[in-house]
Amino acid sequence: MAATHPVQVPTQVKDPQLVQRRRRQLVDAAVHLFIEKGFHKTTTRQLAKAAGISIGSLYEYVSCKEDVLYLVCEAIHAEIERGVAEGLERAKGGKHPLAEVIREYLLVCHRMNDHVLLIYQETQSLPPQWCKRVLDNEVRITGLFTAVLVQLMDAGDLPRMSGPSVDLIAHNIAVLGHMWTFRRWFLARHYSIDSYIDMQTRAILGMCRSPGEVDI
Amino acid sequence: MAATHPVQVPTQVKDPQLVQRRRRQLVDAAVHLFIEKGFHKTTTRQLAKAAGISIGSLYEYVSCKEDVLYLVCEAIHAEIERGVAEGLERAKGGKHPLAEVIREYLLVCHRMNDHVLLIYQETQSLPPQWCKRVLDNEVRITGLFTAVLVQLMDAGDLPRMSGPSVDLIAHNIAVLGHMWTFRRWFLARHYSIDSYIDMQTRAILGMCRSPGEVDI
DNA sequence: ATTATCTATAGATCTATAGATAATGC
DNA sequence: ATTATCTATAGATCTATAGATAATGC
Repeated sequence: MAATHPVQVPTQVKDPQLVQRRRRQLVDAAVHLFIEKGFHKTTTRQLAKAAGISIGSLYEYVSCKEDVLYLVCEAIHAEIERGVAEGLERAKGGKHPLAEVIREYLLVCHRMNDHVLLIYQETQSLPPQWCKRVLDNEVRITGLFTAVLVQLMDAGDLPRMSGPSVDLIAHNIAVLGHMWTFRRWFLARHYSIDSYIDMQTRAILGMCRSPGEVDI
Repeated sequence: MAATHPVQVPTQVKDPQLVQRRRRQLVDAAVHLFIEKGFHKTTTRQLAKAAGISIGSLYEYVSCKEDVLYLVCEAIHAEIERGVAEGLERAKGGKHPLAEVIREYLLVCHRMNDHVLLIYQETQSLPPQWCKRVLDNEVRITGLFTAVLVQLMDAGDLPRMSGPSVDLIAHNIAVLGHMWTFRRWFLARHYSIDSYIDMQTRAILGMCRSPGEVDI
């Protein structure tokens, strides 16, 4: 099989540090524009202007507008993952590690409200190979929850559940965090983030039961 | 306060039946185009052509491209709501009504996979007043679940829970249905719709517990 | 006369590049 | 000499409308 798709966003500029710096400028500007106007209604000129470079320069650092969106999505996922990983550290050794992790994660979603929403709305606008990578990020973050669940299960702090059950609960945790962002137009009017965390924590703990405990 | 925004999509055509017919043509064509290419990458000419009318006629039945998206979203929500309402009928008097409703709802989401996804991705592209109405639809559908939960609680078939708890569980049900569509790139590879329904039903039943039953 | 439909296009973008210019390092 | 940056614009769209034409009903 021949090398087909680039695995990195291509650039004409040789100096890697410069590339990194300019792309950070670009991403910082783009995040806000995309959140405010959406990807399609943001023009490349607006992107260049907000980043403080010319339209010509912009195309030295990315090959097309979609590349900018990809860089933005990567940056957002990196920050989310960092937030969750930090939360995980803090949760370890706590009294109720699962509740702690959920709390830290939901706080990350709360803090990155607009960013999470942006990923939901614009991932589809990415070219297939970038899209795949963004979804991989999503899977990797979900995997952090799986790991916690398995660890607690092995330690006897959670009932025994099948592999698929644990995986699905991990996805549920991930999505209930996102839900705070994509239903905030309703939820924020009826719940504070603290009460949301409280109630969703109970809900998730309720999901963790061995098959025998439930009768359908 | 003066009459501000139109509450109906405006049209130049007098015959209401004709309007309905042409708009149905338009919606049927648009759903597929929007799902395939997204709203922004679908042109008004493609819409007109797929609907079998001229671009000039199109603008007799809607005032702008966004109106078409709104009509599409309304049609999708109407079909989902009908599906859920039918499922609700069928569930009444069953052995485990909540599990039945969940099952019927998840099957609707499964059947309308692409449509649910479309709403998630493009609602943001609507003008504010249309956006609000689409979100209202979402709330109304969620309310169907609230009603079932309250009914079962009153009948003593579910533990007593606070109002906000019940509301949140209803939202969770709604979102876990959508999750099957917006995470299908992962879920469909690991779960059949039947096993998904099974496991999520257990998860949701697990959420329904009186405060005393859980310790955090 | 009124209503519905069509064709042709005005007018307004927007992306991406070509080619010129400035800055840097040997 | 090489690298980075800029300006100016080619080229390609795309939305929405004006104005002409056809169909309908009195």
